[in-house]
Amino acid sequence: MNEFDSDPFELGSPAAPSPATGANSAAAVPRPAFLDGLNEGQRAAVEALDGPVLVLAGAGTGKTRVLTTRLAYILTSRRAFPSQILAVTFTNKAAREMQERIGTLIGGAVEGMRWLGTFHSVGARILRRHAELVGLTSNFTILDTDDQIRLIKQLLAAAEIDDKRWPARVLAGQIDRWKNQGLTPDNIPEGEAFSFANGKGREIYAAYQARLKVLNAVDFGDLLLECLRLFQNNPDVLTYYQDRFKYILVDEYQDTNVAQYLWLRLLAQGRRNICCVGDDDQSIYGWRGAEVGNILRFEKDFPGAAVIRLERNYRSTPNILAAASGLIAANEDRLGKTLWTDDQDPGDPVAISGVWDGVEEARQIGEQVETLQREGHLLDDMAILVRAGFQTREFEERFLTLGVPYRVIGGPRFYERMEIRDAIAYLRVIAQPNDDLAFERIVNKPKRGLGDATLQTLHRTARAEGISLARTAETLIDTDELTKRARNSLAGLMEDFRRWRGQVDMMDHVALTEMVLDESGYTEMWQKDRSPDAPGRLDNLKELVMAMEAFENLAGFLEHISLVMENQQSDNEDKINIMTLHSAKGLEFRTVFLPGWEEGLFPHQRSLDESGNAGLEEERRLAYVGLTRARERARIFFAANRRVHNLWQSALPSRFIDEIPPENVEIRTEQGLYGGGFQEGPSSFDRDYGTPGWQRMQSAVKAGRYQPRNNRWQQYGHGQVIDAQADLVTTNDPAATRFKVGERVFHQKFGYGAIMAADGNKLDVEFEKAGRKKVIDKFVEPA
DNA sequence: CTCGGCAGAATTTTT
DNA sequence: TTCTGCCGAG
Repeated sequence: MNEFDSDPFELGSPAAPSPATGANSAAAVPRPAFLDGLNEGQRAAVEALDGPVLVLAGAGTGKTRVLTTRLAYILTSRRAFPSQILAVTFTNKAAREMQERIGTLIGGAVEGMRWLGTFHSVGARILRRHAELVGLTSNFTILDTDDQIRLIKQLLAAAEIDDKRWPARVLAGQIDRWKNQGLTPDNIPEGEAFSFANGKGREIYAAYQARLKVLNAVDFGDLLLECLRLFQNNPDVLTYYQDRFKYILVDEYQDTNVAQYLWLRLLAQGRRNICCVGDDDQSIYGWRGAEVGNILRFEKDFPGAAVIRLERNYRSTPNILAAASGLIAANEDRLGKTLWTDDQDPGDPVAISGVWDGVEEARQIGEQVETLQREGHLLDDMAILVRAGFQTREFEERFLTLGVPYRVIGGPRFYERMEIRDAIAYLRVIAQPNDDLAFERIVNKPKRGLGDATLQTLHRTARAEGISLARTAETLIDTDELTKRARNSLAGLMEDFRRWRGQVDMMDHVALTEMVLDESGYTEMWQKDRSPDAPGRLDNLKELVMAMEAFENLAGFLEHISLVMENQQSDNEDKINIMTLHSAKGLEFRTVFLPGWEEGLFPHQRSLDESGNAGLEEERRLAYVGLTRARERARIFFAANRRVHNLWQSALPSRFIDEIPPENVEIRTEQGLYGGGFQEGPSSFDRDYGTPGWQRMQSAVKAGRYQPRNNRWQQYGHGQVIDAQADLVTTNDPAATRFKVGERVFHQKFGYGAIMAADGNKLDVEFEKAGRKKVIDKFVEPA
């Protein structure tokens, strides 16, 4: 068989227990203590070791505990070596956590769990071992989004496609989606193939794949897709892994995409000991290709599968649980679970506050945070969960002025910062001279007089010769193709790289990196830079160097950064957490603030536009995830007005607010806010914004004719539907005068014109001189 | 080749 | 409002 079969680390460390050879020897092992304290469902999920198992685990029902306990149980009952268990998660954090918790259960770290990781890291691991079989070598590079886009941009240019009309990032996204669905260029559905650049999408995709092979590189999607191809074309390899993985465990199964699903199904067909844990109500990554369908068809793919429901919630108060359950019940497309709790104290109702604008929202939340803090709560126990990244700003500003320490989780990632990527590009070129994308990135950083012209020549020659840019550079140094200046500069750079490469085995990679950053002039470039963010960038570079110390060598470090694009900020200070709802999945807090529950923002307009009802349901699941993060207190806010990119938008309260059962809710909006006479509110506010959303809800609640679900626009309508929609419309200022179609207006830049159409604050104006333009009403005045 | 100015776009979620 | 990317001038 192949060489991979005789891998020395195949069968775990010598200290590992020998696996049981027969069913009876498992019984001989004493029942481990960690099985005590599990409830009935949990125990069933842990002990059902033979055959396929699907665990439907609601929020807060001990999902992770089941998964880790099951894994620990497999190990201590000696059914498998650590190296014979495949355990996949979506995030590195989840993988790490599982690793740690197993260690705690078993007592001491587990050696040899090398198949515990994210789908992507496991895929990469497999792919590296068999790289030649898919046309790569084992030191292939893993490209990130930025590299992908730049590569695609080049291909678009080569194909003479206008990347203004057909942006590279769009195609990159499309290719990603194709890969998530397990689609190679030759089996893209006809319709989709033509959706980009009049049918060139498929061609570019194919060219992109070809280019990746030349670069000896893969992108994220390939880590799974190429793995699939490997398995399909090499039955012996597949059989090997099917045989090896005695047990397969999958976390967050509801988030798997088609490619991951196929991958799992292939691997599980051998031993059929696959256990998937998930919650269809927490499926929030549909936009990224996740297929809730995977969870629904599990029983079909694995006939005789045990399906275990975990419905007992250990996290939230009855009020919060009821609120969340009531909300999610509005979704039609779900397996359906009923969470329950033994807790006798109903806890605080979910507080709902309406505020004037985003600033006020931040002010109130800040106040409540301080109050809780005075009552003895830790900031660490509180979180603000927002729908979209830009919402964090308002809170950061507020906490900054209040002097309340906060941390933003998620946000721009360390390894995605420009200076870090540049530094890494240097290292990549050292590790792999043929890494064209990295080479291109740093060839003129710092400025070396190697600009566009030089690069074009390099590219042209490289393509003609079929070799990499770096090798082309070496040849061109000895010709007259380039200007003397460029030639000298390039020669110097290549010489530098040669020297650095010679040091790889001689010196430690941390010192090497410092040397490279220094000798290349990269550090100096930032030192000379006068822009305000330059010092921060230098700090980041230092941090990078420090981070490298945790790795054995350069290759190990490079692998890490391509697969672990997360921020792991470790600080022990007591801080309030600010993050998006997506990144809050899996976490819990005593108190959760949920701002921005407004139509358009949450549910997000784009979700509705792009995915219709499915999009709405996913947004609702997101709301459900948000609520169920709270242990003791959940507080929802919505603002009547919000400034987004310097435009004022007004909005209705989110429909999700209406969907929470009124008996679990407490309305906290001050009297008068919507009644009239709000000090800053323009007069139109009362008339236009006072009525539909808020009062509809309030009166509905009061009158007891509360009916969540289904199209309430009509239900409470009485012709208000139109009013309500007018409210959704954006205005740059709530007080702004609205224009009428046909009205003559004047614009500073375009001159006089007539309004042809009006859509909220957006006007379609036929200007006498400038022609027809779309303008914001703020910029025109009545003529 | 570099720099500066200008126009236009962008704002969801991420392995 | 801020960032990016393009274009033209030096």
